Amino acid sequence: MVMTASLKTQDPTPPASAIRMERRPFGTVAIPADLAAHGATVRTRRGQTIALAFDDSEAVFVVRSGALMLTVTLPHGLRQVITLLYPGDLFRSAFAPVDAGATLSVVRPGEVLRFRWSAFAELAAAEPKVTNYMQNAVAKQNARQAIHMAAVGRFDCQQRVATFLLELALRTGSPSSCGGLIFDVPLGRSDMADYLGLNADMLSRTMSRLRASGLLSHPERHRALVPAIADLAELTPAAGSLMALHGQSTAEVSPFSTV
Amino acid sequence: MVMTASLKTQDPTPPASAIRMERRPFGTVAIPADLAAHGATVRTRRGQTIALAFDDSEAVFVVRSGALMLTVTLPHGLRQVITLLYPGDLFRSAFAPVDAGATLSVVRPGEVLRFRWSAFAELAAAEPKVTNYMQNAVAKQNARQAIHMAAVGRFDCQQRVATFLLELALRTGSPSSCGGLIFDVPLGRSDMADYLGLNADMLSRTMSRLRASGLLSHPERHRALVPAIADLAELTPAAGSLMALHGQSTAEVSPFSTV
DNA sequence: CGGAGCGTTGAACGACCTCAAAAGGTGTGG
DNA sequence: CCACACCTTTTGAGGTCGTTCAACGCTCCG
Repeated sequence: MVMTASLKTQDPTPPASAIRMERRPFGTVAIPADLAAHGATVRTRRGQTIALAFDDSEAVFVVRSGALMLTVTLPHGLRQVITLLYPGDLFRSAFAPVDAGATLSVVRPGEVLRFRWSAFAELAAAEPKVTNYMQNAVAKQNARQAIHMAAVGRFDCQQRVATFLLELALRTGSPSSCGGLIFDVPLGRSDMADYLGLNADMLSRTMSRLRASGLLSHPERHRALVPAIADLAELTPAAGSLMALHGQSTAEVSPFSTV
Repeated sequence: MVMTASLKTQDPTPPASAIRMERRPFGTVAIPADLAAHGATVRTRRGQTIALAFDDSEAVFVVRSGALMLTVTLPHGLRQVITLLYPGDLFRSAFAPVDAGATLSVVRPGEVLRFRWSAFAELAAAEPKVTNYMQNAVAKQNARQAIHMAAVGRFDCQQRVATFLLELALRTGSPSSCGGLIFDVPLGRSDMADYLGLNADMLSRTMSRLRASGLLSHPERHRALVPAIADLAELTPAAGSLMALHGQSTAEVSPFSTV
């Protein structure tokens, strides 16, 4: 496919860990051919900030692989990770409250398709498949965000962590050789804490407790292994909802009949 | 007489011409004529639950007046109000995680336009104005939701309350005769607490404190008067962002140039 | 070897929650 | 119109959980 990186920065020596990471770049997903053909493919590097404006105009991003996060930074050093964007997800820059210090940044390297919003809108008008894809993606992301909102607003520390781990496991996990699910943890402690509305200390303590209980282990840095997913699911009230939302393929967006 | 907002028979003419100076049903907003023509007008009553499915198919709702809330109820009695829908807002039922006990209900009486999703999608395909309206509405709502997420995830009790009050004041407030802004408070204490991720006791205490400080008063039930909006804004780190998002008219959705 | 960044852990404090009871408002039937 | 029951809101006291602050260990890199 289109592998030409349109945004190349000097890439002298990525960390050894990044080189070793030749598994699929954090998931890959089917994206309509029309989209891939018309968008600029951007290769993303860890930690990179993605400009929301693109030649002074609004933009649309479609994650092909890797992961992004949208964060908001308000006065007094208050930072919140609003949402994580995984492969297949679509983000329009107008979704971000730029006046609230919103930034879009890369947490897992991969590829992103970028469009000028005006061009994307035209493409969508001409191609029903693109319209459909966008609207399904936006709907799915909204539904997931609702669960995240409930978790941040109502869950205690352990429930939030369990919810996040379960979500990761369901989304990006693969069966491990020794049973259970193994998956990448795209965020560092600090970002994870900001995503869950906790502070990093408490998060660390909670994960240590989970590790001590045998529910979780870290075979390598930035990876996690959950031996018994059911036991983890016990810890979060959102388990059922997450299974319903993530368990199925990306085809269906709701239990209702779609167009 | 305060409680009985205008539930009288009022012809579904465009509100621009029929603006009453008395208590309009919680704001009214311009909606494309094509939409109003093709949708079913539903009169909403306080407390009513709105079915997300409509003849077994997905639906789209456009709030014409009044206000709705989307809540999620998870096991263990955990309840979170995900978002509030004000006049002009658009909601697609696929945005709601139905497996997470999502329900859409009325918090302020008014009118809602309802469409079958398939019909709405067709209409949007045929009418660029409708597409545009939907995408702007969704973008705006997402941007606002991001701020709310940051508030719930990172603010302390008083900051959350101040944020909510400020948002209400900016959205629906009108200048009071004795200076300051006066506005409806669409939610009861319990719902408000669930919206802010607090418990009702703490919320009540916090509002009492604000009242004691003279920042807030309640001329009548379900209404609030903020004498000095600037003083209230002092209390929330999101003040600037809220002003930027709500202060302007509904025309522009982002600082970028639109189509 | 030394420093920077990140993750972990402990102790003390304080914000928020829980529980319980009183006060205020609303709706119903006499 | 009143009495009553019912619900929501308010307020207080006490306990819990998460935050704060500081120190330590680890890994990676210079």
